[in-house]
Amino acid sequence: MRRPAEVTKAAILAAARERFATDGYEKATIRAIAADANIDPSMVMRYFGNKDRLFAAAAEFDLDLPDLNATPRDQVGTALVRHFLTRWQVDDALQILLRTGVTNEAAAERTRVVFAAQLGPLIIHLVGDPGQAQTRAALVASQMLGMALCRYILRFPPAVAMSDDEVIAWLSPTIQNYLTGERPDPH
Amino acid sequence: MRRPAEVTKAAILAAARERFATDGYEKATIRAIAADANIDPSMVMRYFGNKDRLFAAAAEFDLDLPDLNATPRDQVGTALVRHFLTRWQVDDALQILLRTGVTNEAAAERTRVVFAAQLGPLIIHLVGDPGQAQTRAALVASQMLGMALCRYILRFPPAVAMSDDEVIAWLSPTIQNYLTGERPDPH
DNA sequence: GTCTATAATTCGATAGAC
DNA sequence: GTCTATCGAATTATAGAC
Repeated sequence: MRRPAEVTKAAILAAARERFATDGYEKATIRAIAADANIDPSMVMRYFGNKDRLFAAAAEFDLDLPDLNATPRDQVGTALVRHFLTRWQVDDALQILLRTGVTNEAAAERTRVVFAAQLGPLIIHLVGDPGQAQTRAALVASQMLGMALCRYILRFPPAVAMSDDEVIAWLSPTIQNYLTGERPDPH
Repeated sequence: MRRPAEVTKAAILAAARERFATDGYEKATIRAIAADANIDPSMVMRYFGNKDRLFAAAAEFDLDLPDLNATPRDQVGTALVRHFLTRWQVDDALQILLRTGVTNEAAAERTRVVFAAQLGPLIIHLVGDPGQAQTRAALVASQMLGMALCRYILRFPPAVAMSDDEVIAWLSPTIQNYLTGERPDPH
């Protein structure tokens, strides 16, 4: 049966995202992806060349972060935590970046770029100093990715048991501090 | 050349830990581990049966957490952050748990057990209520593992650039709050 | 666009000689 | 204890017919 290239390509990408999200880079095989998309494995090669380029195409993400300038300064923490929490459930973006970035260098680089390009600039407006902003972005990323890791990847029972509101209540002050808190002096 | 079983076994375990730490579960092949240990791959099978059991033997960890009862209550945050930071540099334990737990279910289970058995009880003494303690332990784990992830695994430039003292200065108040802070009410 | 066939590797695991 | 040889399965990737 003959399908237009766009349809087949989209089906492959959708299947690839699912596999990368649940299996990580190594275990997500081209054969399994092709089977999920109901096409021949050779079609994947035809459209994307090799596995690396398939991943590159499947891991093009927009975190779609909210405009923190539009929210009151004392509520940016809550806003960002809430966004990341819902973001996790909207699609597989964060799950893919986490599962693949841990064992594959190209995927790690992709994760670095996504966060640096999208989270960094968001915070510059809040802080002013660009150098400070990058540090604060890393702190925010560490807490948000860490919670995602414990809750959705490693599935720590107490982290899974927490309600979304509980997570928001606990993490918001932390993120708020990383975003707008006074810079602590190390000694 | 004939070596005592204990020596060979120890060499295999050391090589296995290194490989699991840097490559994750799937990419850490028995052949590569054997090569690192300068022995034949079949020896690995002889001593450990299969790859699963090799991992189980290599991932038996003691986080060696400090006794928080011996430290002033307002300094437990700093103490724990400092411990995790040095812990990361002492050996490959945390790196193994992170790199393998993300893509391998048995490894994830191991990570859950290690944290539940060693971090949980530590916090019970601080909180009293066991249910609360598990939640707080998960929060602590989320921030500590998240920072380790960004700094050592994904290697976010700003996270790598931070000094140990900077990390301690930023994370200590967060961990202190997760350990001893008032429980926020979600709404 | 779709598929078969297959090359070239690589992996975990086994059998058995010494 | 140590090694060779090898099996069976799975992988990425290519060539080419239709």
